[in-house]
Amino acid sequence: MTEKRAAILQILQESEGHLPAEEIFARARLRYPGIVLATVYNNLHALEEAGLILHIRTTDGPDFYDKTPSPHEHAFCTECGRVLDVKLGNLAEELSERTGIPICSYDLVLRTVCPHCGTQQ
Amino acid sequence: MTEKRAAILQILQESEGHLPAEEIFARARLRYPGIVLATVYNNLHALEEAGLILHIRTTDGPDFYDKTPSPHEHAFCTECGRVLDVKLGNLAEELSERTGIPICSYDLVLRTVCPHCGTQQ
DNA sequence: AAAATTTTTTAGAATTATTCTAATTTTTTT
DNA sequence: AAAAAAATTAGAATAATTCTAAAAAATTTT
Repeated sequence: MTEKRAAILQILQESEGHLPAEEIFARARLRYPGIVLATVYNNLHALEEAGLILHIRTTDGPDFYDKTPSPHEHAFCTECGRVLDVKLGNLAEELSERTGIPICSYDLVLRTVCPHCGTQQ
Repeated sequence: MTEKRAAILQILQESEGHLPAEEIFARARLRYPGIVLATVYNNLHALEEAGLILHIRTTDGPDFYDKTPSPHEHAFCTECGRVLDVKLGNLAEELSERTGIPICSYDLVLRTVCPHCGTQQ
């Protein structure tokens, strides 16, 4: 584990939990002003490969990287952009039954109004 | 409805059902060699707005446009790239119950091995 | 420890998908 | 036909990510 790779992991682990690559890059630059975005992507891929972080793809914006490596879903607050972790278990089998075709994998992008935003109404 | 907008709708309606913008562009160019990609996007947005087609976002590739305008899910074949329509109904309420937070909307990207590819094994 | 090999990092170009802008053309309304 | 609105074009701009090739750093082998 190189110094920069460890730093990128640490940035994520000390974060709220979910950051896009650009934000990780911004935070990494505070410690390594010369670091380049490609290095961030390289290391995020390596960390993902190693099972230390999760790579979350969305349908409407940049990917997020998640410090919690065990599979779970994400709900994006439509008001403030916060990302909430959500437990649903693996739905592949259930989705296979309900659709009638074999579902190998899936991505579920949830949208919510988070408690912080919802209670302010 | 302008001539080009009608042509774009027709391309989609005469297709297998789901096409990415680039493919619609390619087919539109056969009839209108000077047409430009921005015109295709403009018209797809207008047709979507009018409720005549569906705009499908994915987590790992270009968006698709769907000739069937009533909401449904899509399963992408990991072998051949085909897109299958899938009926699941609106899961928002069920997902709200199961997650414990209000789910306003969601995108579900399913991956399958379609019958054509699966039976060849 | 020196040499060789592998991995990482950098810089910047390339790619992909989409949107935006501003000028022009076409269509519709008056 | 004139005026107003909408659509189209060309091309630049943007956003996110990947790729490439060279340089630097780290690791392994001798």
